[in-house]
Amino acid sequence: MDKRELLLQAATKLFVERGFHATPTSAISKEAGVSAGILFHYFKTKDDLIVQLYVDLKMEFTDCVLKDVDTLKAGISKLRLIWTNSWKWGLENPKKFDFLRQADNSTYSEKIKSHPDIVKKYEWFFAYIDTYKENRFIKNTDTLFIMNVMFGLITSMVNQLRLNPKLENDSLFLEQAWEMFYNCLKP
Amino acid sequence: MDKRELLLQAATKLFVERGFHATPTSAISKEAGVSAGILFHYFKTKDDLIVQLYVDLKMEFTDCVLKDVDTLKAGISKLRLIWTNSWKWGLENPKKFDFLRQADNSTYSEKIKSHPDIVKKYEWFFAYIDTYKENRFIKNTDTLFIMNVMFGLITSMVNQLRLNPKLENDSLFLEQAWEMFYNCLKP
DNA sequence: TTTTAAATTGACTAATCAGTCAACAAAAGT
DNA sequence: ACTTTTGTTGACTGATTAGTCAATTTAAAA
Repeated sequence: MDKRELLLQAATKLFVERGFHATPTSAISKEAGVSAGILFHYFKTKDDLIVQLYVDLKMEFTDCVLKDVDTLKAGISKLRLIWTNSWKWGLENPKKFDFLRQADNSTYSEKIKSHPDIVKKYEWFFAYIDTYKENRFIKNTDTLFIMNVMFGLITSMVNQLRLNPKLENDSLFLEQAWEMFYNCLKP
Repeated sequence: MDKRELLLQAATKLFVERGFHATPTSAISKEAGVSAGILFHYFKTKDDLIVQLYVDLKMEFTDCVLKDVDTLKAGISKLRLIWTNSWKWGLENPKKFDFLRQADNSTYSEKIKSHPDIVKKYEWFFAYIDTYKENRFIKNTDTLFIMNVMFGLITSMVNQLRLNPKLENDSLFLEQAWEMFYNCLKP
């Protein structure tokens, strides 16, 4: 298997379990089952590995969030699909989701803001939100604020479903949670 | 001045600026203007310092959040005061707020969950939310979920006001933001 | 004043860590 | 077959780090 991928997987696991501060590169290569030196073949520095992993996962998440969204006609159902896609990805990829949470709230969040791929994806997402605002599906307030609020609510949703997995099939709870999400955003 | 306090202040600043992983104890004592050894007089280990700082700040925040709340009669105005107190504290104490965000999303969040003071404060807050549910001021859903959602929305609010400080005095925006907060929680 | 306890220093150490490198292996190209 | 490039190893190193400690100062108690 691709050793770069093995390293990224191992890094995700260890960073979430122990934090950036307590995860030496030696532990990462050991967990990945590769030699210590190879890490620096694929990544210039430890920081470089973290940033690449961060960008990779952010792209994976946003890609998944927008999955099948274009198959639906414009409307609130699109927003609901984005909502569902988001928390489902969080449940299916707990380690990756936790890594993103940790990185988003660390000093690394600054370091990826100017990354071309990230900038592009965000512009795309911004345009999406803007059309929603124009169509009066959501509040006409700052786009970044809206995005922030959305991700915050989705994170709470993932936390809640993790603590109580049964709720994932509890349509009453799902309706209530969606109501909270949409009531918050609607004009 | 109290050297323990100096160390905690320096630690808050550096952890936010550089992260846990890139802040050696030597840098903390240097920033605090004290000798390297004294840190280990007040704190058993570096981890102990982080946990104590984390608990201290969490207590300070929750204390401030509930400030003057008891002077108001029961009702939505109480909830609004909690909301205002929260984001105002975040604006007035940016470093502390950022530390809490970072710590809440790191491995340290697990380490303080069983701390007696924290447990007590949370029980108090939980009881508060429960009475709100009983009085039909907010949705009747899991209390922890509600708390999570509240803090998430407050974090977004602080971010937004930081990027655009003028909004703090923009009553139109404040009403809109409060509307988002309350619409999300109301039954 | 004398004695005891607590605070503070900074040089020191043992351990750890990020990153290097020479050697070797595998794959790809010619 | 032969050459070149790329991937891989693991021992090694220089720098850094958390934490110690004997010595000194400051404060408190008797």
